[in-house]
Amino acid sequence: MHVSSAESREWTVTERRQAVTLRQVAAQAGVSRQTVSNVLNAPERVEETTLRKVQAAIESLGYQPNRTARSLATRQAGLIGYCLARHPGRSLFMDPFLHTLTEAIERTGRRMLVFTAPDGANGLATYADLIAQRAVDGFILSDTVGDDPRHAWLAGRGIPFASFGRTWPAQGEQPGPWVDVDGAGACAEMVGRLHAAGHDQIAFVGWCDPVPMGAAHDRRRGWQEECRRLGLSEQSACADSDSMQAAARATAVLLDEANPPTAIVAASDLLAVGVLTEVRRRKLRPGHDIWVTGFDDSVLAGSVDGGLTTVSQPTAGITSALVRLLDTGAERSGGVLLRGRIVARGSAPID
Amino acid sequence: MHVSSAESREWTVTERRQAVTLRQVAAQAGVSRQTVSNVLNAPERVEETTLRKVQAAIESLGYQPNRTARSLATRQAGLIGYCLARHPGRSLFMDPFLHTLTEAIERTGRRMLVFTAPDGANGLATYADLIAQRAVDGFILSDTVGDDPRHAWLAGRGIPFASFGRTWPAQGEQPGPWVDVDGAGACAEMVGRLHAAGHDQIAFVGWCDPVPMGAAHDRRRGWQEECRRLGLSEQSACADSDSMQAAARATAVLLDEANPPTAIVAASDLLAVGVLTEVRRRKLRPGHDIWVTGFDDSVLAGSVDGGLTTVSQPTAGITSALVRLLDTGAERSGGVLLRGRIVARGSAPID
DNA sequence: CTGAAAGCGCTTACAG
DNA sequence: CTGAAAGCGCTTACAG
Repeated sequence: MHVSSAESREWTVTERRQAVTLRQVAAQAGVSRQTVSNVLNAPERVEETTLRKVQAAIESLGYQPNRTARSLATRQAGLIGYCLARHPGRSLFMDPFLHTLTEAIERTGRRMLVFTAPDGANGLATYADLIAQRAVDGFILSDTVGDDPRHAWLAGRGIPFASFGRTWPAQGEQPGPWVDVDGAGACAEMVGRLHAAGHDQIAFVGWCDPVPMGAAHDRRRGWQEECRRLGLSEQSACADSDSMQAAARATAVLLDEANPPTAIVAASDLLAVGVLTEVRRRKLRPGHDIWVTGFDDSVLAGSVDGGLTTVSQPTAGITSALVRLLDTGAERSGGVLLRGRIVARGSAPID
Repeated sequence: MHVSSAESREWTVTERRQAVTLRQVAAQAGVSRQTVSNVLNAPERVEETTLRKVQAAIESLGYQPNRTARSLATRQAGLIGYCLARHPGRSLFMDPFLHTLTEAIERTGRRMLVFTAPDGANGLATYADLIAQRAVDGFILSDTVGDDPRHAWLAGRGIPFASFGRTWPAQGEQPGPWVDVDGAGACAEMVGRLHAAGHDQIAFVGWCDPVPMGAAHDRRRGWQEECRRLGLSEQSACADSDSMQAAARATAVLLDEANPPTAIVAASDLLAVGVLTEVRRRKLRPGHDIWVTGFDDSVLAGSVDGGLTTVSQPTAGITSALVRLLDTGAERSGGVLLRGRIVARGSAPID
C-alpha cells in the first residue's frame, strides 16, 4: 500500500537548518570560542597548526558568522544607507549606477540598505531614524539638489557619508566629501570640438527653471562659457518637462529662428532623443545637416539610429571614489571632480 | 589675539552622540527594562499609567530601539534581500519598480537590502551566504528567466521568498509564490482593440531568440493567439538586440513586405520607439498611416511625440502582492496573475 | 501587571 | 599563543 501523498510530504519538506554557531566550530576544533573568533578576525595571532585545525572545522560545518551578532558586538551595522529618489527621467542613468555602487560597497565587505524618504528637510527624519536604530553606519547620497539640506545635517552630527553630486551652496564650502562629474567641463569640451569641426552656431537644449538639479545649470554654464570664449552666439531653448516631447518643442523653436543652429548640445540623452525626433521630422539628417549631442551615455545613446554622441559618466570611478571618501571620514570636507568622456557616434561625428 | 582656526575647530566638531538605550529609559521611567520592552512590543500587557510614564520617558530621551540587538534576540534580521540585475534596457521599468517595492517592504516595518550576484546557478551562493549570515529574512526575486534555478533552490530550503515573474518550468508546477502581469492577455487585448479599430494586418516586433526573459515569449504568444483567433495573418520580425536601432531594422523588414502591416505591436516601449523612428523616417504618420504600441508605460511612452499607446504594469499591485505572498510562506506554491492596463495615446488612438 | 534571569551569537580587553 | 569573563542591547518565558 502506498503512503498517501499528504503523509509522505511531511517527510520531504526540508527543514530550515539551524544555523551553525561559533560555539560548535570551537567544540569540533577542540579550541575555545575566542580562538575561533581570532581565526576569523585576527589570524596573525594564532598559530599555524591551530589555524588550520579551526579552518577545517569551519569548512566542514559550513560555518558563517552571524552578522547580527557581530554587529551588536562591534557596534557596526555593516550596512550603508542609500535613499532611492523618484526620478523617472533619470532611471536610465541611476539604475545602472546603483548596481555599480552596490558592487563597490560589497567589495568593502558591507552591504547596501536602500530606503525611501520624503524630499527635502522632511526626509531628514528618515536618516535620523536609521542612525538612531543603528541600522546603518553611514550614507551614500545622490540626487542632490541645490542647497540640499542633507549634507550639513549629516556633517553636523558626524555621521559618515559621501555625496554623488554637489549641493552648490549659495555661500561657503560644501559640507562633507563629494564626488561629481565635471558637467561644465564636458559641455565646454563638446562645444570646443563641435567648433573645431566647423560649427559656429551651437545651441543648447536644457530644462526650464525651476530645475532643482544643480548639474543642469552646470552643464549649461559649460556650454555658455565656451561659446562666449569662442565668440559664438548663445542660442538656447528649454524643455518645460523632462521629456522627449518637450525637447522636440524646444528644438522646433530653435530651428524656426532666423539663424538656426548647426549643432545642438542637449543636457541629457532623453532630451537629445527628443531633439533628434524634431530634426528628423524636418527631414534634416543628424550628423550631416545638424549635429546633436546628449549627456549620460545611457542605453538610449547606443540604441538610437546612427548612435548618439554623448558624455559618458565614469560610473566605476565615481562609485569607488564615493566608497573611499565614505571611509576617509565625514568631518573632512572636499570634493573629487571627475572628467566626463565624450563618446562620438553618428549624431555628431566629432573627430 | 585670535584663536587659530585649527584650534577652534577642535571644539566645534560635534561628537557623535552615544545612543540612548532601553536601560536608560527604564531608569528615567522608574520601571524595569522588561516593562519598557513590553511598552514597545506588547503595550496591551501594561497598565495605562505605566504606559504613559514610559512613553514620556521614550519621548523625552528620543529613544529608538537598536535594531541589531532586537534582531539578535528575535532572530529576525528585519531585512529583505533583493538582487539587482544588469538590464540596461529594462532600467526604465525596474528603477521605479524598486522604489515602489521598497515602499511596500517599509510599510511592513522591514527594510530592503540590495545585493549583486552572478547570473544563473553561480548566483545561488550569494543567496546562501545572506541566509547563513542571517543578514536577511527572505528574498524578493525579479528578472526571472526561463527555468530560473533560484525558485526551486529557495523553496527546497524553506527560505521565504516571492517572485515577480514566472519561471516557465518545462514541466511541473512553479516552486513558491509568484506575481506576474498577464503579458499574453494584454497583448491579445491590444490586438483585439486594434482589430476593432479596423486593423487586419497587425505585426509584432519582439526580441530575437535566444531571449532569457520568459515574459518576452508570453507577450508574443498573446499577440499570436489573438491574431489566429481573429483569422489575421501573423507577421512578425525580431530585434537582434535590445535597442531602438534593432527595432527600427526589424520594422524596415516589415514595411518592405508586399503586404505591410497597418499596426505594429512592440514587446517593449524601447522597441516601440525604435519602430516609431523607422515609421517616421518613411514619412508615415504614427496613429494615422500606421499604429504603434509598446509595453511598460515607461517614461518613454509619455515622453515621445504624440505619446505612445502602451501597457501599464500595475506596479503598486505587484509589489503589495509580493509582500503579502512573502509572508504567507514559501512552502505554499501558486501565483497571482495581474492584468496590464492599456493606456491609449497618439501612436494608436484606440477607442 | 511587573521584574529578575537567561539568552541571542558574536567580539574585546585581559590574564595566563 | 590561548582561554575564561564580561558585554553589546535587546526579547522571551517565567515567577511573583
